[in-house]
Amino acid sequence: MKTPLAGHGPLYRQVHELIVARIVDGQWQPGDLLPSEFDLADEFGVSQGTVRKALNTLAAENLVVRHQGKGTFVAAHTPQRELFHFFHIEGADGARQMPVTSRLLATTNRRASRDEADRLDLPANGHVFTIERIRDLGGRPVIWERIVLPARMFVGLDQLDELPNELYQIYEEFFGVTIHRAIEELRAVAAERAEARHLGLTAGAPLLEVDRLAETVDGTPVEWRLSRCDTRAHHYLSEIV
Amino acid sequence: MKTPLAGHGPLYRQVHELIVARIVDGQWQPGDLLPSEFDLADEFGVSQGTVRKALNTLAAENLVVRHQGKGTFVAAHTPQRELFHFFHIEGADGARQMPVTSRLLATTNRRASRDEADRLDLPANGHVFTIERIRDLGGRPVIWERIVLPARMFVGLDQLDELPNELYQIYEEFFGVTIHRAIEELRAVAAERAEARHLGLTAGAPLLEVDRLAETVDGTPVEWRLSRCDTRAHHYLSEIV
DNA sequence: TTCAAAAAATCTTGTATAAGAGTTATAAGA
DNA sequence: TCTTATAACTCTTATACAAGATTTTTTGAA
Repeated sequence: MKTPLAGHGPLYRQVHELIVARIVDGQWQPGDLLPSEFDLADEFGVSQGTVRKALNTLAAENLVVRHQGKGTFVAAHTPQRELFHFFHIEGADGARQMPVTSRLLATTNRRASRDEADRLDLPANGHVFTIERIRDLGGRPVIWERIVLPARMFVGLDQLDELPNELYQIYEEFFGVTIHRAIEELRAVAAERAEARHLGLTAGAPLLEVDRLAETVDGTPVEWRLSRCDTRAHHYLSEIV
Repeated sequence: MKTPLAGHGPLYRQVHELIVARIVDGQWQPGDLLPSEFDLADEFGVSQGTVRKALNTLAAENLVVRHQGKGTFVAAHTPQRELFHFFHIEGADGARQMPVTSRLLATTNRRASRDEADRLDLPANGHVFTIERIRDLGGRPVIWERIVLPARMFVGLDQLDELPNELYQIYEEFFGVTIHRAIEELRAVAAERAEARHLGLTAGAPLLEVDRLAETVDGTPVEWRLSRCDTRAHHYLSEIV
């Protein structure tokens, strides 16, 4: 099936954007095998090298995964990848292999607050699901977090029996929502009484607050996650190259 | 001049490593113009495309900067680049264009503490220069920081009349020390009396501590920078893709 | 004859070469 | 100042081979 390119700019960019569009509009799902370079080149009427350049760019952006001999797959979330890629808290010795478990405190299904609507680009009467839980690292409570999700994109989430520790695979498989990028703002705040109690601290103790907004490929904000972390024995790692 | 490749693995990787080695051992200095793709291909006895792949990888690693029509240059620090790339504190409205200025509190030239020697891989009797200062953002004190540098790599630093706000260009131009990568560990801590006073806070107020170790291309740790930031009106930004 | 294992063939990405055209940047000359 | 020439990267195409994975075919044993 031929799909001649009709856009502007370098061909490899047009191929890149066309592939992104197919991923975004659901024609290719996470984990799907894309056609081979040769087949895509034939379909788009460009050289194999041009397709390869587009695919290599997509791979650099973590939108696809390429395996020699197997093919090119739309990137998909796994719990391991989420922990490795999206979780930046580690122990004092750089340990990132400690068990991360979660204890659910509460869930709600309610109208969004003004802040929530603002952060998630919801209409004023929009609904959200919220999840409040404690994350234990190596068996100890380290993080209190509240996750806010647009209800219309996660229909049925409140009826799931169990929520796993890592949620991004669930968003993807059950709701077709794939997290692609997260912006985090970090601050030091004083612990409030409720979270202090959960984390074994006194009110007023310093906590590292991580305010995350997670987006899909097309930039739609789909998760607001506020985490408050006890950094007595852990820290947030950031690498700048 | 011909320099046939003599290593193992893909040719583009060998070219990459040979170029890195020349940068590390000072044959090519920050800001230097590298030979053209065509000339390098001739020197190493590989195709231009192979050189290109190596250079593109180097560019992706921020070791070189490529300009069409001009050439490929060894990356060099500027104050603007340091602020843009290595400085992650921004205002509540996402502002990163606010003036960043510094007020020097103290400098020392002394024997390294055990922690300092450990962090900077110094011998037990190694000497360090330290710089303690306050950084003002938009005219307000926001960050207290202490910078620890191995004295043997920064001979004469303590005799400079003025230290600019951004130091990495100075490290590079005066001492031949180029910062390539920084690892930062972030924690929330309670303000101690001295830094609280400088930042206009009360002792015990939560501060965001950024513990940075900066390294050169070959992995040598050359700067330990401990910053304590008032995050009432600012935050540390981190993006995950 | 059937089934399982091994070998061969095929597919697909990764590496490499070669060449040409286009675009951008700069310097020199009119 | 404008135009032209030169330098150098960027984009594109084509081709070939290596390496890894999967599928198909062949062979041998039960």
